[in-house]
Amino acid sequence: MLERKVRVRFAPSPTGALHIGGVRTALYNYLFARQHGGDFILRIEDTDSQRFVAGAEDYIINSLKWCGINIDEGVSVGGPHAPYRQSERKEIYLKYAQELVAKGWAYYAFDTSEELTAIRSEYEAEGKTFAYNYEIRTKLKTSLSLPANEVEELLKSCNHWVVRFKMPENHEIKMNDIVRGNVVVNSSTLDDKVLYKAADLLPTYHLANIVDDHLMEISHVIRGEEWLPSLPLHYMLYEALGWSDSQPIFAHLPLLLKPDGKGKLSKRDGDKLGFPVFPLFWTAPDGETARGYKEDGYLPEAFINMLSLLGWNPGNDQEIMTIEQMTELFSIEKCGKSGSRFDPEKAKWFNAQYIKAADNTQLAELFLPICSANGVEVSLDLAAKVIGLVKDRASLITDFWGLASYFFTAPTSYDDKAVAKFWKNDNPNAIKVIRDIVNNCDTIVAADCEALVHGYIKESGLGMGGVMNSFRLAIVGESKGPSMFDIIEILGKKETLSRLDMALKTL
RNA sequence: GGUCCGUUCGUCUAACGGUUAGGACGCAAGAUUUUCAUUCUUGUAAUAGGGGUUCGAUUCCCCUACGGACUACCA
Repeated sequence: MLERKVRVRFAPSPTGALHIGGVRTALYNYLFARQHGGDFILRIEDTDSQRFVAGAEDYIINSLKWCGINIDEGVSVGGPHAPYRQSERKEIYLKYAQELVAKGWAYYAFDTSEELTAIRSEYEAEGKTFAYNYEIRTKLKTSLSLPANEVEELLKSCNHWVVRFKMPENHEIKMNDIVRGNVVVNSSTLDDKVLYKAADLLPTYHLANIVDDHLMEISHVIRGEEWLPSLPLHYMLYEALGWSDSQPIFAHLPLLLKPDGKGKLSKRDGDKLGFPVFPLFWTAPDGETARGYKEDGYLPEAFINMLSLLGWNPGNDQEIMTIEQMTELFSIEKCGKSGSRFDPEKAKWFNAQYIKAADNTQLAELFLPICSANGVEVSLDLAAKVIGLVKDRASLITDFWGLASYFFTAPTSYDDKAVAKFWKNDNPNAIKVIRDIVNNCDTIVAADCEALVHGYIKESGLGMGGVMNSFRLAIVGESKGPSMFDIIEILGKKETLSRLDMALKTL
């Protein structure tokens, strides 16, 4: 048991974009697999034909790829247990459902959904809660209440029969979870879940999940806390199928909560919260769209780093970690038990740290498309130089344009407040002198130019702040940005003179 | 309503039953700076409440409160 090879799976259902909670679950599974030299498997749980959304599977795969979460086995890469899409495994499940019925662990039920909702509302009207369980299963149309020949008949004639698990009465189900510890539930509080439905010849999540985890030799199930209430059923299914000995070890992760504190983060939150909940931009089949971290200007490494710390931490004060370091330090035992509220501000801070540390040319590659979108074609070399000067001011890749557009296009207007504050007294005259200094240079070299200009300002007795800010105003259009001399070195003599002339003329 | 899970600064979190309850984000102040940032320094702020157990509880147990998940022929 201890020697079992680590095999974990991420098993989303393709009902839409993958939100950041799902990405975190995938990440933890991935880190755990890497750390133990195990396999990370992607299985698509598409047993609900009603909720299937076209494009969702590709979206999931692309998202994992962007995040640097590599799939060892599963949908999109294949493997020894193919297929990994449950809809393509549909013929596997029926025999297990039948086996459970034969062993007395399950039974056939013939109620229609309409009949059941009717009974439910009857119960509700009386203030009671309806549960399909040991008390009621012999009173409804099931293979437990009907004579054998009638059951045979119904199985042939009725196309909507289902197999339900026969949850035993008053049985203490003792479970163990790496995050939660020991949990005990009395089976009488549980209901008889549907395991298989004849209507579409597909199993429900519970059966498919247990069968596939068994067949795919999954060693650890790391999933969200929303599954904890069905863990007793899953334990019982392993027992009923005779697989308890090879049952995976479970870990239920706390949920990611909305920043406003109301409930768990969900796909439907889209970007209504003011920040993306999806890794990539998403376009639903109906045309609805939602923002993504990538398009909002996040670096995948920062995104993953930020997510990793929501519900886990290495136990020391280290916050900035590569995925390799996370792999080394990760442990499920150190995962918290309570839900984490996502903080968009801290996410930005992480990204700013990664931008500062990133290679200028790599950042420039991400910046070029943004320049094009703004109608400016820039060389990679120039973009990299500019980014080198402004990246300390950026939190997102998308900040670069606002921070650096003046390198590519001359200002068309000047910031009023800055004009009022600096473009007065002798400063405009000083700009004329600076213009001459620039004009006398063959090419602009930042350090040389700085020596000349600073020399002049000191000599003239004018204030450094006033002159330099007037200079900045003329070149940039407002009062912000890196060293003036670095800016004009990149701009070049001709452009610098033209901007000075323009400012002298218009201001 | 029922079942289960949880609760340390506003947020993410650390703390063999013994710490001035630590770090980070945010916020505030200061330093540096030609501007805006960056950077650095400092400050701000927490053990939900009540009972136990113990020489001693953030830590163990119980109750209450609050929060969350689940309660489908969805996953």
